[in-house]
Order: sequence, then C-alpha cells, then structure tokens
Amino acid sequence: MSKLDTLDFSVLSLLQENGKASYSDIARKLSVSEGTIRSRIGKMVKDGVFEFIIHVNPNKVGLCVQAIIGLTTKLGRQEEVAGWLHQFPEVRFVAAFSGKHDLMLQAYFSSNEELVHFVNKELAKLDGIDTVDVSIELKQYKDSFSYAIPKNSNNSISS
Amino acid sequence: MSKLDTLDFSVLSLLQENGKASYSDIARKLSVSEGTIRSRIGKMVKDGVFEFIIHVNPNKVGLCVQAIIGLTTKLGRQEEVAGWLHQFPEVRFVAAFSGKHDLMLQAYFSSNEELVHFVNKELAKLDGIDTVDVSIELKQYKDSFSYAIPKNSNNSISS
DNA sequence: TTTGAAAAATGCGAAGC
DNA sequence: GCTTCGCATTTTTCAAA
Repeated sequence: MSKLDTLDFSVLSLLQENGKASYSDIARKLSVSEGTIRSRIGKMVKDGVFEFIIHVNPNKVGLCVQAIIGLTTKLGRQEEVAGWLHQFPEVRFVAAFSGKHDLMLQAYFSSNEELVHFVNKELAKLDGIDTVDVSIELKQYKDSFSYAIPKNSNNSISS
Repeated sequence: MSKLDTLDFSVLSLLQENGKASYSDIARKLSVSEGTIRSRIGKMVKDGVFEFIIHVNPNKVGLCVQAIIGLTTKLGRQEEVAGWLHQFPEVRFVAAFSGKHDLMLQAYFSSNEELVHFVNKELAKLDGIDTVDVSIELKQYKDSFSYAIPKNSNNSISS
C-alpha cells in the first residue's frame, strides 16, 4: 500500500468528473499510455482507494422517505447495535460518533409507515438502545460524491 | 418520464453489484440484446434515475476527519444558509430536516484543525445560524450505495 | 512501471422487424 | 421497443525497454 502520486490524483479527479471515462480518454488527457492508466486504476481499486459504483436517486425508485436517526446505546453495547443495524438494507450509513449520539445512521424508506415500523418494531427489539432521535429529510440541497481531495496530503493511511 | 419496469430494476440490481459491468455482460445475464441494455441505461441516466460515479474512500486520500453537523437557523433563513453551505467542497451532503436540527450536513476534513476552522471561522460568518452541533465520526460501520430498491413501487415520481 | 502492438471484446449507429 | 449487423473504439494480454 503505497502513497498516491500526482498522476493518481489526476486520474481520480477526471473520474470524479465522469465515472464512465475510458482508460483511453484519461490517457489522452494526461498524455500517458492507456496501459499506465489501467494499471494505476487497477492498483487503486485493489487498494480500496475508490470503487466504480452507480448512485441511484432514491426518489426515482420510490424511496421517498429519508431519515437520519441518532441513537444512544447502553454502555458497552455500541458495536453490537451497530452490527445489527448494518444488516438492514434500508440502512445506508452507520457510524459511531462523538457528540450527542453514540451512533448515527441514514436510512431510506418507501413510506412513512415503513419508517415507523423500522423505529417502533425493529429498533425496539434491541435492548442495547437507550434513546432514538429521528430526523426526517424535508429537502435535499447537496449530495455530492466529488468531494475535494487534498492533493498534498500524506496518503499512506489505511482505511 | 415513465415508470421503470422489471427489466430496468434488474439492470439496476446488476449495476449495484458491479458499477463497471458492460452492456454485453448485463445483456447476457438478462437474456436480452446488448442494444436493449444500452437504450435502457441511456434512458435511465437521462431521466436522472442513476449515474455512474466513483466512490473515493476519504481515509485513503487524507480526509481523516469526518463530521455530521446539525444546525438550527433563524426563521426564514434556512435556504440562504443551505445555499451557502452548498458551496464548500468539504461539505458532501446538506439537507433540511424535521427534528432537532433544521439543517444537517456531512463534511470531510483532512485534520481537526480544518474542522475547527470550518466551524469557528466559516460557519461563524453566517449570522443566519443559531446553534451548531458537531458530531465527529469515530468508527464507520456501513457506507453502502446498494440500498434496497422496492421492485413493486410506483416509479412515476420525479426527483 | 511504462510502453507498444496484436487479438479479443465491447460500444455505437442504423436499419428492419 | 427490441434485435441484428457492420464498423469504430476500447480493453486485454504480453513482450520488451
């Protein structure tokens, strides 16, 4: 697992603009051979630097209710609760946090009923949970995946 | 803008497994022609159902500090604040919510100093903001983009 | 590691069903 | 709207610098 160099960052930048850019395209823009781009991308993907994915617009597939849920958990049971939450397909994101809530999660539902069911039936099953704070998304302003990449950073950091 | 049918959902499902699957691959797996897959994908992308992107692992590019920040805003100034936040490359996600915070945002920084600067200098400039609640991510358990797609939903919904 | 060239596979546009 | 059919482009492999 080595550091990323300038070329790697240029590749990332072009791929952030267009996730479907071809190796050849990128190679032409960066004035290197297609094989170089392919090997750089292959290495980065293998090392977990990035992955090729599709981002589905939840609203377009009927997931109209989006929520961020903050939890406090009983001492020593956070991992257990997080592991349980991990398994729900409705749950897109779970992490432990400092601050008011031990755990926060982001989840998508197709209706308010499903959200209520998730909170009152599924979460209620877990007695490691102390409190639940549900925030329902009213209007989205930004949901970007092309965040700023610090080009001068030390990138020998692992996941 | 028409509904998605079973074939569209199957395509989405395969692309969620592998964002780099070729038209031909998908066509073979679903027993239709490559041209059909190509036109379905083209239509869905045009309609904003999904997009091809790369997902960069923030930790691998030096963005080691991840935060969720909850804000309360002065009455009537939420849009203005959200619009301002939108412009920061550090800010990945912003949305208005019901619940304790009017706005919540997710942001990535390369150091605690940068987070502190963002909160104390940048956010402080906005007098539309009343309160700020910063939660720092300690451990991530899930960050998925292959969320469950309800196959039986009514999908004439727009963004 | 990067490059170049040949072979295989994929993507693309157009025509016909 | 789906398929087939050429042709352009891309991807893949591999040998060599």
